Amino acid sequence: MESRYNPAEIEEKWQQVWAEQGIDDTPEEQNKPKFYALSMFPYPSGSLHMGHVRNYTITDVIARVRRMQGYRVLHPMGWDAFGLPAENAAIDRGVHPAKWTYQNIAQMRAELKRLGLSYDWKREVATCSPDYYRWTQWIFLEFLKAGLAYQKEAAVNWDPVDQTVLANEQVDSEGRSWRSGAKVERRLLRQWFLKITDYAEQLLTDLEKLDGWPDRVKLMQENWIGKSTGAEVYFQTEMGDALTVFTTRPDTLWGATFMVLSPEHPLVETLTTAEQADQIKAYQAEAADKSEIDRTAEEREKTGVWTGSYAINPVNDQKIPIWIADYVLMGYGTGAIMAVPAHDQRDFEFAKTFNLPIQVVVQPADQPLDSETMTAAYPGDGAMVNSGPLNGVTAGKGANQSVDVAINWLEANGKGKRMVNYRLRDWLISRQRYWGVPIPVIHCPSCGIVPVPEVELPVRLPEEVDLSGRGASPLAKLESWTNVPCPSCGTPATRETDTMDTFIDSSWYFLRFTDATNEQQVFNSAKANDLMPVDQYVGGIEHAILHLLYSRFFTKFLRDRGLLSIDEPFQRLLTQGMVQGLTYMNPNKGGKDKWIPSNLVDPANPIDPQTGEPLERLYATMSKSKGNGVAPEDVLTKYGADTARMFILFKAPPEKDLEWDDADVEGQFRFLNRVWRLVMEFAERQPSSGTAPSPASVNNSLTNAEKDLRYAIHYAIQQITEDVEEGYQFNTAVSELMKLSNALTDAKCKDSPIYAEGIETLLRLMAPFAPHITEELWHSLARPGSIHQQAWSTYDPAALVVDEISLVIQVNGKTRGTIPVSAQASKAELEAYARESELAQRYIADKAIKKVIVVPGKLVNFVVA
RNA sequence: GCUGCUGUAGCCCAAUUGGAAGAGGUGCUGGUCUUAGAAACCAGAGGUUGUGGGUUCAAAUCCCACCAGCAGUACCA
Repeated sequence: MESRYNPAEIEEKWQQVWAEQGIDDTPEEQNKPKFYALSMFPYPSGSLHMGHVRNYTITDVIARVRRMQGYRVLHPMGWDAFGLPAENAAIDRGVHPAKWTYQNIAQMRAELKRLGLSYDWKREVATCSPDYYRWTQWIFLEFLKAGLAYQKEAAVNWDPVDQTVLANEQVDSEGRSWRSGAKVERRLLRQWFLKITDYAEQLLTDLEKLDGWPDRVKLMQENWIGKSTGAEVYFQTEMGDALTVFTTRPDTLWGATFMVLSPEHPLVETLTTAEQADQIKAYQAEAADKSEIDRTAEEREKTGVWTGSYAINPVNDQKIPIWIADYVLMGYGTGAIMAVPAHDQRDFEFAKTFNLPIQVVVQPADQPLDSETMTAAYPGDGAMVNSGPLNGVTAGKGANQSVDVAINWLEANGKGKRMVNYRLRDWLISRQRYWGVPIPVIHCPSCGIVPVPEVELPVRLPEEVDLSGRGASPLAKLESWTNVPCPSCGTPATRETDTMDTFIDSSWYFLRFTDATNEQQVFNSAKANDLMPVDQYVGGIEHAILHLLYSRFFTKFLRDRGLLSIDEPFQRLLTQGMVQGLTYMNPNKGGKDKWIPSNLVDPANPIDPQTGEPLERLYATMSKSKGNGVAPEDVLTKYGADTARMFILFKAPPEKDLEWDDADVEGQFRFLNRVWRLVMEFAERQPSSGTAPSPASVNNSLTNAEKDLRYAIHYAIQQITEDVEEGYQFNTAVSELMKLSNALTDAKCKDSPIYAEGIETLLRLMAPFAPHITEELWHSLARPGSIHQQAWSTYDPAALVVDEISLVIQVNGKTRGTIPVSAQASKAELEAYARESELAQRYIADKAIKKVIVVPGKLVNFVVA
C-alpha cells in the first residue's frame, strides 16, 4: 500500500470538485421535502475563531445528513457586516469601513471554504451591501406605514468625549464608555423606535409553539417580556393632579399608606413644596448620577425624600404622603407606585426606614399579623380585613378571590381598570454612527417626516466621509448628503442622519436567503413560505434574547403585512457551548495581568515568565485577553479540516462547553489514519465489483463471524441515525463510528460481502462528519458518484436479532453472575432457567424465596429472607 | 438573594431513561516491532457515580436536604 493519508492534498481537491459540480446548491425538486439548516451568520471581524468552527460544523453535519436522507436542503451563509468595529478601524487606522469589512469577508470566506462546509454560496448575502440594505430600508418603511416606527425623546447613554450615543452593551459595569473611558451620561434625545411592545403578548404566547427550543432560552425570553397582570388605579394628588399607578395587588389598596414616585417622574416638580425643594433636587441629582449598577446594588438601604405633598387614596379617601425614591423605576409601569408596606417587602423596608405607617389588610388564618411587631412584609394568603367592600374575601388571584373582586369594584366605581403590563420596552434603533443602514426618511419643515419613495431606495451611504471619531454623527456633518428637496413638496429638507441598530439587519436575513438575488422584492413570498421556517437554527446562547426576539418580531410583523404565512422563524434551536482553551493564571496577580498567554508558558513547567511563580491551569473561554486561543488556521494546516471537525464533534455534546485538547486532536487524526488504512487495504484486495449482498439473500447462510459483523454494522446505523436525528449527540455518533471501524479491523471475514457492506456503510455514515476523506476513499473503491449524493443507510431489523443473551442473576438486588439463555425464552422459562442455575442454587441454598422479579431480556432477581 | 444547568476512572465523556457502573477517546503502565526512539499494533491497571437521607426487589438515574462549579437575572410594583 503506497498512499498515505494526506489531508492537505485531498481536501483542496474535493472542495474544488464540489464547487464545480455545485453539489451543495439548493435543489429545486418540489417532490422532495425541504430542510432549512442555518447557523447564525458571523460578524466579519477578521478571521474565524473556534466558536465559529464549532457552530458551522454542527450545522453542516445536520445539513449533510438531511441531504443524504433525500431532503432538498437550504444551507446558506452570509455576513452581519455593519457595525462599530469597522468604523473604529477607520478611526484608528484610516481604512475605509467598507474596504476593511470586505477584506475581512474575503479572508473568512476562504477559511470557511477550507473547512469543507456545504454552503450554497450562490445565496451569500452581506448586510452592508446596497443590494441587501435596500430591503432593510424597505422593511423600515413598512414599519413606518404600519405606524410601528416612530420618534420620541428617550434617555440614552451619551459619551461626552466621543460625542455619541452608545448602546447599553457598550457601557461597562462602572458606567464608562468602552472606547473613551468617559463616564457615560443619561441624556434625553429624539430617537427612532420600533413598537415591539405591540407584539409582546404574541411573542410570549407563541413561545409555547417552540418545542424545539431549549427551555432556558424560552424562560429567558419570558422573563425579558415580563408580563404581569393587575390593574391601573387612578389616584389624585391633594391639588387635583391625576396620578395613575400600576399594581398587581389592587386588593391591597386599602393598605396603601404612602406613594412613591420615581425621581424622574414628570409630576415631581409640581408636587414638591418649597420646604422640600432643596432635598428633592439633591436626591434627583444624586439618582441621575448613579449608574444602573449603583442603583441596583445588592442589599442597598432604602433611600428617598418626601415631596411635601399628599395624594388621596381613591378607595377610602385617606390622605397619604408622596415620596420619591430610586427603587421605583421610571421605565416600568407608570413610574409611580402605591406603597403597601404590610404586604410588600420593599415598601416595608421603606416604611421602616422612614417611620411610615403600616396597615394590615390580609390576615393569615393561623398567626394574626400585628403592624406594630411584624418584621417583614406578608405577601401570602389569608382573609381581607380593613378593606371596606373586600372584607372577608379570600386573598388570592383566583376567580372570586380578592384581586378579581378588587378589580371589578374599581371598574364599577370608575377608579381603575384591569391592566396587563410588560417589562418589554420599545426597541431603540437609532445610532449616530456611519457604518449602518441609513434610516430612509427626510425631515421637511412643512411636511414633517417624509419617507423616501420606494423607487429611490436604497438610500446609499456616502463613501466620502470624515471618520475622525470626534464630534457628531459623521453623516450629520456631510451637508452635501443631508440637504435634499422634500420628495413631497420640493422645499429644501434634510435627510435623517441616524443609522439603524445592526440587530435590524440580522432580524430578517434568514428570509432573504430563501430568495437572495431578487432585485424586485424583499423576497418572493411563495419562495419564503416554501423554505421557511428554518428547521434547525444553531448559534450561541448569547443571542438568547435580543437577536432571537427581534427575529420573531420581524417574522410576525411581515406576516401581518401579508408577506409570510408563518408565525415563527426558527422551528428548532440548538445553542452550542463555548470553546475553552488551556489557560494559565497567576493567582498572585490581579486584573487582566493574572492571565499568562500560553505561548509564553512551558506546559511541562508552568511558571510566570516574569516572576517565576507557579501558575494554575484551567480551561476558560478562548479570548485575546487571556491568550488562550487556538487559531483554526493552524489546526487546518497541521491536521486538515476533517480532523478538526471530528474532534469538535467528538469532544463534547454540542450544547456543552468544549475543552480544546491537543492530545485529543491527535487522537482524531489517528482515527482518520486508521480508517484510511482500513479502507485502502480493502480497496487493494477487493474483487472488481464488491457490491454488498441484498438483505434478502443473507442471514441464514451467514457464518457466525459474518453474523457478528452484520450485527455491528446495523447496530451502528441504528445508533448513529438516532444520534444525528434526535438529540444531535454527535459525540456518541463519532464513538459509534469508531466502534464500527474497530469491528471491521477485528473482523474474521474480510473476504465476505458483509465486510464490503461494512466498509461502505462506515464511509456513508462518516461522510457528514469527515466529508473529504470519505469522498477520497469512496473513489478509491471505484464507487460511482459522490459519496455525498449516496442515500443514508437504513438498518435491517433482522440483523439486530440475536439468538442468545446473558441473563443477569440477582439475589436481593445484588448481581451474582450471568447465565446464557435463548433470546426468545418466555418469562416463565427465564425464571425456570434461573432457578435451576447453579449460581442461584449457590446463593439461595435453602432460604425461602419471597419474591421473584423477571425482566425479560435482562435479569431475574430472587428476593429471599 | 432568586432561577436554571452540571457533578461518573488522572482528564474529556457514555450508560437502552429504574435493571451487570463503561461505549469511545486521551493520559498512564507493560508488551510486540526497532540498534534506540517515534509511529503503529496488542494487553493491562484505574471507582464509595459530589455529600447525607428517602422511595424501590433493584438508584448514576426518581424525591428531599446540603456542598461545589458554571450561566442567567436582580428593587419589575
